[in-house]
Amino acid sequence: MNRSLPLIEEKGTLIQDAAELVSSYPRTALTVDCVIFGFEENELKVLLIRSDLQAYHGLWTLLGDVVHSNEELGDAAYRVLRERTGLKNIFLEEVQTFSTPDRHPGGRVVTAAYYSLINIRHHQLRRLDNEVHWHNLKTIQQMGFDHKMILDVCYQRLQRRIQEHPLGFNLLPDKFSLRELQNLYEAILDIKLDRRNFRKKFFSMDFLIDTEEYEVDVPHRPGKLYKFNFEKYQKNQKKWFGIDF
Amino acid sequence: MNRSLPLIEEKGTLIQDAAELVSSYPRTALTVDCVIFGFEENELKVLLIRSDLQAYHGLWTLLGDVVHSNEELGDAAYRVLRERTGLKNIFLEEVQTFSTPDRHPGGRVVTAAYYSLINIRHHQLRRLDNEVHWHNLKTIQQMGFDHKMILDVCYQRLQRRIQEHPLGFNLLPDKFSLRELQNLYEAILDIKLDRRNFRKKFFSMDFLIDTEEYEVDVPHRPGKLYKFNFEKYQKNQKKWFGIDF
DNA sequence: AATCATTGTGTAATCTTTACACATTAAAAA
DNA sequence: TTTTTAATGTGTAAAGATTACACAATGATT
Repeated sequence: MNRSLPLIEEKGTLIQDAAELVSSYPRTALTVDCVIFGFEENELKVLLIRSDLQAYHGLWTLLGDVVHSNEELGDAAYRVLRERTGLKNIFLEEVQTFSTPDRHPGGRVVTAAYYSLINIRHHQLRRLDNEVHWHNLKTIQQMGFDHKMILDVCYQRLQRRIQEHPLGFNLLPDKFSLRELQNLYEAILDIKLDRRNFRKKFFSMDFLIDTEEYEVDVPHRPGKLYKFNFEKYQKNQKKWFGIDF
Repeated sequence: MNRSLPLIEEKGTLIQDAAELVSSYPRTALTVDCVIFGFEENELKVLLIRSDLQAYHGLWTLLGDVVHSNEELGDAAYRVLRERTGLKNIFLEEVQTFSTPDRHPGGRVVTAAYYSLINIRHHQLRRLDNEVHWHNLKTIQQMGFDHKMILDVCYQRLQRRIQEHPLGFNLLPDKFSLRELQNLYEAILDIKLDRRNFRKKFFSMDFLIDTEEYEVDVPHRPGKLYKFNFEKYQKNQKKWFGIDF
């Protein structure tokens, strides 16, 4: 960061003291908001909380918090996730900032949006959180603040990412059938996929571990259950998916 | 944004006044930093300024500024670009935030990183900016603050983006030969490309306008000059590159 | 025992990507 | 003026990836 133009005035009074410089900067309220995705009953779901602001009475909003003065934004987002879902080590990606000056009725609040993918069955709502619920993504209309826009942008990011990286496994139970996997991809991408080609593709990636177990309590021929080979994925991700990640 | 857990204490004193709520948030110094890429002499270059902080005396840093209280982060980044290069309507993309608590020696400063692609010939350095220079990306070693990391992350983003979107044209003059275009891609991706396949690919995309003109002052057979069909790209980008952008 | 719903499987056609060589052109040198 | 040089401009065959598509096998239900 360097100060704005014009520089010439600064030349005479070159600020030697970094602390003095920083203390002269305008200060902004800074938050993170998390789009927490889950998958259940063949529907992509999002965890939302009822707004605690009168201005948005009754509207649902993303889970978020102010950023503490000694933590990174990503850590703040992890903290929100941990506090709200009890889960650790979950997939989390920063998407972008939202900073229109009037986006919060109480004044200037800049937020950084993250999305995460969790296994909805591992998540236990805390008793205190009776204002927190899962919502079917497709039925969400209006939200508080600019959160519908944040949700839309994060969902688009997920749609793009999942076509290049096998992120979907984060949303599934430990063991899953290929039909469940396909249902997940069809729900996220909102398209129909060819069953045979879908299976061929995932088998050829070689990330699936055959558990030798089968579905139970299904009213038809049960499918085989697989696990996702996270270790192999982490080792091979460069080979499969390019430079970073 | 909703307040952090535990919620139960808040229940009793439910904050009705959004302004009062926001005024209770911690406040952070917020900046933007721009990785401004240019292309000249077959090298990918970055516009840098000498740090004005004693702590980083002599080190080069990205161009940035504090975010004003009434502007969006993207607008702040555009403002930096406009002030530093005199250019408008240039490609700019937010990459991610950088917020380690000690990244600035003067105290907590959170920054959002952007990268932009400009035609280096259109850019006129202002007379006052004698501390601003273009640097060959490959030779940049050390930088002030965490700017080397920001630069690396933005460069990786560019490398990925340019494989899916024809962003490279933003770096080239209005009229260019296919050899220049290929040199640009080879410089950005840091790989060698097959000349025939490269040409085939770009012709098949159908974004090139044949100007019927040829290079001059080259010590060999001159190549044809083309323009990029920005309008056609903007109309067809969904068809070619998927959902958003 | 018959029916139902879903699983599991292979191949041919199309499209995309890659590898690769030689004639043409204008400038520069002889 | 001729020769040399250094690049441009062009096509095809092979390999790989993607798509379209149908039927037998299985276990649960009736």
